[in-house]
Amino acid sequence: MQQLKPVTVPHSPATGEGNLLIDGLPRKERLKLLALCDHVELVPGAVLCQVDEPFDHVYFPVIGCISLVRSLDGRVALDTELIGCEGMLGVTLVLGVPCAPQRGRVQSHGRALRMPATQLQSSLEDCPALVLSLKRYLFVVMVQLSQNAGCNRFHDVGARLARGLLMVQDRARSNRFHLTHQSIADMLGVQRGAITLAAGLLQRKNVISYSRGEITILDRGKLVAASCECYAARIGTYTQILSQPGLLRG
Amino acid sequence: MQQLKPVTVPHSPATGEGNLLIDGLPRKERLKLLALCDHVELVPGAVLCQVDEPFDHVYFPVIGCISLVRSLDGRVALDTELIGCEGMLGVTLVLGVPCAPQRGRVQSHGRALRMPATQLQSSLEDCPALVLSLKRYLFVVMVQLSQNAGCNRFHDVGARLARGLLMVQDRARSNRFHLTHQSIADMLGVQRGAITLAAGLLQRKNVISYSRGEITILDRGKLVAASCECYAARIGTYTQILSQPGLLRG
DNA sequence: CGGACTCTGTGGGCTAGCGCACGGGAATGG
DNA sequence: CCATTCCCGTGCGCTAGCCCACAGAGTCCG
Repeated sequence: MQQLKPVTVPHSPATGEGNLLIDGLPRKERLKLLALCDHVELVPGAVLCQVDEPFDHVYFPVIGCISLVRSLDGRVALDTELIGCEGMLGVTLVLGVPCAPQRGRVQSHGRALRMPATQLQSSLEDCPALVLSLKRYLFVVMVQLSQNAGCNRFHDVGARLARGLLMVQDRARSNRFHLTHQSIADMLGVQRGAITLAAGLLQRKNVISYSRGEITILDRGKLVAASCECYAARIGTYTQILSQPGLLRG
Repeated sequence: MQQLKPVTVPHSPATGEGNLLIDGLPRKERLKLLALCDHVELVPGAVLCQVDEPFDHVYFPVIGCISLVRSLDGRVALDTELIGCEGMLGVTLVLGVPCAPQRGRVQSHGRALRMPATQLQSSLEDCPALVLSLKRYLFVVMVQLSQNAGCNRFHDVGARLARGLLMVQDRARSNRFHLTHQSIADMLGVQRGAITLAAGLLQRKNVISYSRGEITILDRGKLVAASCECYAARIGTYTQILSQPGLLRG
């Protein structure tokens, strides 16, 4: 588990903190939680939780993203979920299990609100709106885990690359971010060479451009067209579950 | 959604009903829930819930199993989770979302306790032990979803076939069960021909035998040896989370 | 007893992606 | 300024598994 540098951030009460789970809470609960948080910088490669070990902190990303990594046979690995400003690392604490189901690793540089896990656990007892939000988010995560499983099985590298780039872009909140071919390959569970090939194709079509890990999305529309249905499906799931309280029951 | 025939079953208070989630409850809650259940036969192919549609019933399998199926592009499909006597179909109701995250389809013949979804929802409010169990089980499901994703990505058909057979055998509670090459192929998301090949190999080694869908496990030890680490990992997750209350907090 | 259907065996062409290895250019740091 | 490290391009042999098609054998039913 890595130490992350605290950062100071200008408070902006009008636009919110930048994490949707936090910003969606009623004012009273939100302020209570924020008092327990500090801001930290997300440094790519930093490991924030280890599988089967208790969380020491939970993280609400604002910019950038964290991957949940499943490793097999001690060697190969695969990202099963990408956590950004729409979610959090440590949501499974709402299930009462203190241990992390997977390794959590910072994928793309940014910033997050951090809270000690014990504080979150006690907050769950007197923040009903928080519990409600986390449960909804957990449902979304479950849907996406299985969506991801299918995508990894059936869709080719090109389409999955496009989907991955879109997902990182959304969470970076910028059309420019840092991500090497190797880290994308680890995300998708493929060879680095396969990414070089597929990314080169996108570059030649002027969809993206990159140099030494600095990726710029030039034409988001084309990227969506190149991606598999899974990207659109993910967006659909978010909007359906997280923004229609009528569908849900506490 | 299919109509399943009710069946009558000799009540056996000593050994329990046969579903671990139910049997693990304190007597009072258990009896209360059982009063809301009836027994139904699980008929292979029956669809018990549709993605994005509300559950009408939840199912606690006793014998046999139910698959959670993720279909993509309207054509191909993949099983992401296998539900047997260790779990239930509809556990996501504990998250307050009434809709099913995936299609639920009976995979192997058997029997289940069935309860109307609305009854479960109201039971959650005054059965704390039930909520605790379901949350733990949900955690296990999440771990396995990601384990499965990795397995489908990296392990070859032979190993996954062996894992799948072991999982079905455990839930069938018998070393003999019905499962055609085609349905195994759908489970693993591969071609039928690939299963015929891999299963033929196992048959020639006297690990299994089968004829027209009737599969018999001859040598469970060899089957475990042929399977990938994922089978052992699954068992490990179950025992770790579901049988060590000390690890957990409500 | 014959027809329809289901399940399994087989085979052959084909392609995506693996595994590995090498080289070159860009940054970084002493 | 040089050495090292990181990142990207490329190439090539290889294999697993896809896709499609057909045939035989068991089963069920009229």
